[in-house]
Amino acid sequence: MGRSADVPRDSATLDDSPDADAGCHILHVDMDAFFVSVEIRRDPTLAGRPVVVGGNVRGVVAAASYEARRYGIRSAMPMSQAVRMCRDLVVLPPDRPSYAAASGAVMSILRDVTPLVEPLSLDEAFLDVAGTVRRLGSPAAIARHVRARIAEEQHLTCSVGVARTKFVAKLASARCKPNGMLVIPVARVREFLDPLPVTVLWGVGARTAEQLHRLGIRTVADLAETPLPTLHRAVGGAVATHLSALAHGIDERSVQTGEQEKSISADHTTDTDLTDAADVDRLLLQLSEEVGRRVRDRGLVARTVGIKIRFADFSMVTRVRSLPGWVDATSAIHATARELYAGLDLDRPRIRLVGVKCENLRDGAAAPHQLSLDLTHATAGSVPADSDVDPALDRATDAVRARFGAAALGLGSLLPPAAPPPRP
DNA sequence: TCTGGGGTCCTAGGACCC
DNA sequence: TCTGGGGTCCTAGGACCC
Repeated sequence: MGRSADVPRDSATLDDSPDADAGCHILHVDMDAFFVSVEIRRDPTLAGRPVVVGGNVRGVVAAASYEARRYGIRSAMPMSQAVRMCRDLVVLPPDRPSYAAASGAVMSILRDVTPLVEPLSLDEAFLDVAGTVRRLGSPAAIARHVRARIAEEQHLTCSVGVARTKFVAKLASARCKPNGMLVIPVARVREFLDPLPVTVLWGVGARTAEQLHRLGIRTVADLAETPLPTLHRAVGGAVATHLSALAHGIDERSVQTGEQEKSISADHTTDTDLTDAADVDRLLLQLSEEVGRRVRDRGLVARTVGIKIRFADFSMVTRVRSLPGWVDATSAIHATARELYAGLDLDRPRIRLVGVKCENLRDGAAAPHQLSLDLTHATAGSVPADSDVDPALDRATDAVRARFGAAALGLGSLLPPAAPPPRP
């Protein structure tokens, strides 16, 4: 990849002793500039150039190559700003299916090492290797093994943090990027954490950082010395307890495999603001199709449907409704979504984002009673069985989309409505 | 500078039941 | 006539993460 000159260290610990990784059974594997790296693997002529993957006119940067980062370009930066910062920037549209496929290949390598893999997103995962040490060697050796296999088989680089706890492993991987490895020995956790700014802690975003700075808390050491009641008043109970524990190096969370998702949603920011209710409704239908298909793909049903509307001034409203029965049909999701939208009773709105969400999910096989069509108002206890029409229609559209891609039907619904039939 | 899309979790208030 | 406390569910909004 010609990147070796940038790599500060391929393997390092805070400690030179051979058993520095004793007890460090958590690995955090984090792919380097993942979306961009997948694009460069597909088109090697992009290597060494400033490249970002990101959305459309009103999009933000989803991933930036290290060359692009030299210009100050970062993830989540508005695309318009990124383009201004680097005239030669290569901007690629996101190709989620490719990233998902690459992610699946990487996760399968990780699962070869241990079944205790917890993916956090497409490009990172925790591993618990406590039970793997006898087979593959010390945690540091396992980390080297993982990095080598991903490099050889997937031609992608990653960074690995090795520690006793999840959050320290995650901080470690962040501090050896790109293409590095860092072990934090158990006895030296506090020494590693103390000088770090509080903003690196999981759960400290812009707002919480502001509250902490107001108290004069800037480093993890400052945080560790702050009495819990003081913290509680500043940031609320749950966050205070969580942060105080982390600052002391305590994190009891174990690696969780196979968690079922709690919600499935889709939203879309339009290139120009929507002002016409019919346009909003077409988008609600498209998003309902998308969400419904993903709910059905997983064999789930939902009891709660919600919408999200973001206005031109960036203010946002959400509405959810819990239904008397379980749904997975596009028609039922859309009917609920459009009623929630109508209930907002907006006067001449300017809308930039529309979202649809299903939550309260459960296994469809365990929930025989499903609502469909416009029966979402039926009272509990008189829930009708599936109509014959909806499942057949959904199966047909799901099949077309599976074969020809999501755009085959989804975008069609955003086109102007078809002309009415010539005769009644 | 002008702010994506996918999620998780927390808080707070109100309804409702016992 | 006025007033309990606990538990659960629902809803809206917001912080946060990648």
